[in-house]
Amino acid sequence: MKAQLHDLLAAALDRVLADTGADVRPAIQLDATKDPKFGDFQTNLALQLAKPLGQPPRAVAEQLVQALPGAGLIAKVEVAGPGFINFFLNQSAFQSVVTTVLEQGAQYGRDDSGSKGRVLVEFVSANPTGPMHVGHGRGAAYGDSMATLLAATGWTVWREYYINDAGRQVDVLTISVWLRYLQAGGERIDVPRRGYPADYIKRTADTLRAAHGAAFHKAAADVLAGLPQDATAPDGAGEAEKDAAKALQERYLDALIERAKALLGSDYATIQRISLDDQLATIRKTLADFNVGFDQWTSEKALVDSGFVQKALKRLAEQGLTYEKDGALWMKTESFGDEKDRVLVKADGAATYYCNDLAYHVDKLDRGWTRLMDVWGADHHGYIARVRAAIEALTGRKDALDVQLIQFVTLSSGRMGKRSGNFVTLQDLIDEAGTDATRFFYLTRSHDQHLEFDIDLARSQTNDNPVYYVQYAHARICRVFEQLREKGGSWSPDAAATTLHRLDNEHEKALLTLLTRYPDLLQKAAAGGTPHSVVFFLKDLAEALHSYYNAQRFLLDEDVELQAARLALIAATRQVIRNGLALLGVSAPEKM
RNA sequence: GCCUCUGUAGCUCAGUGGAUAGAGCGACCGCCUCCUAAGCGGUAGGUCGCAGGUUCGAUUCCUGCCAGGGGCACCA
Repeated sequence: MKAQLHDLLAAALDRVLADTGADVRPAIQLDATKDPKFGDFQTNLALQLAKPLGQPPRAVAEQLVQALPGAGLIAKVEVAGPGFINFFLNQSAFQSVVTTVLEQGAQYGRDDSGSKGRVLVEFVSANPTGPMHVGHGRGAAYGDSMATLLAATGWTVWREYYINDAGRQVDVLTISVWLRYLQAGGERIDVPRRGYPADYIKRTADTLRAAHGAAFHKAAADVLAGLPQDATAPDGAGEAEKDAAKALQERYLDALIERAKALLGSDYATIQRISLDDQLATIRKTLADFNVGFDQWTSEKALVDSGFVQKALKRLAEQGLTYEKDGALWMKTESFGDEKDRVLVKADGAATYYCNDLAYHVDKLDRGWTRLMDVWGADHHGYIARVRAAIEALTGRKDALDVQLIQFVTLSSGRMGKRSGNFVTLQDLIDEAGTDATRFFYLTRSHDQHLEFDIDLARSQTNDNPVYYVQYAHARICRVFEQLREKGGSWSPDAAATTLHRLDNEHEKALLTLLTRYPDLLQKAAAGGTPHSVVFFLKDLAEALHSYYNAQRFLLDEDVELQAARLALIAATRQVIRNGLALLGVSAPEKM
């Protein structure tokens, strides 16, 4: 519809330019109007042309209108305000969208061709050292909906979770679980201050005991023999003192890890594997409850063990992009736009997280994914340049990486204000508020906006909760059709197709307009990485439906033709609500 | 100091190079003998952080400033 109008306007522009001999060619901007009194579409073309043509904008507008080719699409054209041209289209152009929606059903607005390209969306990738928190939830909701949106707009999509099961954090997890296990076995031994103290570690320790009994038991005295005390900073300590204490605590933790490895031998790996598996099982359950699925879970450890990381390092070295300094191996990321060079292998011989991650990104490209969308927390912002640098160095495809940063989530609770102190897991949130409300709520804000998550609002099972507003519109439509059946009435889309000219009041017009905009909305949301615009669209659509519902009746025994037309309209509306909610991973219940 | 996100109604937030800047919540007034009132209609509420610049036109783009979040590791 818009493309058709665009062509007509372009023809008019050609004629006016030919008549005046002007040597300009402004891009045509044709926009949907905000207010119906300005018609359906507007253009500012005359305002742009006024200066180069040396004529008042309204005069230019009149010329353009005169030059417009005749077409059945346009009902009326007006020159308005300072020189806008407003187009009023024939209603039939809008009415026909109902037929289109009903014919295409779940496909309406979608492009499942997969022909735009291959994109791998990596998201969540929460460390397997504890349960997912509310921040991860936002990334999960965003990443999953973005992947769905991309798949619905012509992309071939792969969803991936990168498991950070290598590195020191895994040892910290292992030691934390083991010490809890020893505590449960009656040993008097404290969890180190820089370890993971939370209750979920205790549960993992219980899992360990359930599987292996007392097999890993050691006496506290043997564990601690010869180790220093876990340091503390005194009350009122300055920054320097705190930092010093922190460093000592880290060293104590390292010493404990070494001791555990020495005492346990091959059992250490068993404890580690069980600890990781247990944490990962918790994460998988939460994601399943959250209606988020992945095509692949990639293990960092497996990537290292396969030798792929070493191969990547070798490739970098061969290109002369690495060097040694202070006992560490560095990469020349600065020459690729990073602010400084980065360490790949630490002086102690361990690879950095960056080193493995670099290899992982190359692996993703090697597997044939030409676009990599990474969904990260905003705190990783400084990390983008070095990953991009590595990708450019090893593949030359510096534009392949598309990072979406998700701003932070703060929790609040109604009028109680912030509760920053509490650790609230995503699982808690889902259990209390439900998946639909939680996912919807996460996506009611632009991802580059800080999100204040009002727990009480998401939890409220009644009026205030925005997800119900949309779901209720869907349920109401379902109920109308149920009533129709109860009354013994019938309705079919085919028969309704010839009645659509009866849709002419303002409520119907508003719904028709929204339905026509849906496909374009999906394209924009996918291209701009803005799934929240789908949420706002659905709220608008639900609002139009509720308003219509209160103003008009749909079951009209006295006017069969009008009834058929209205039922067709709300059936199409129901379809688009369903399609939109599906993109967000939210259900469309038939009853509430 | 540098990088980055943000500043819009009492609160939480949409939005746009255009005509009178919107929604939800909160406040106030109405609407169920009738398809679900988890709804609808209406009223009140704004120097779009501040100051310059570009433009026919700036809340939107540019620059500077002010304020807040996040980041600037041989952590992950």
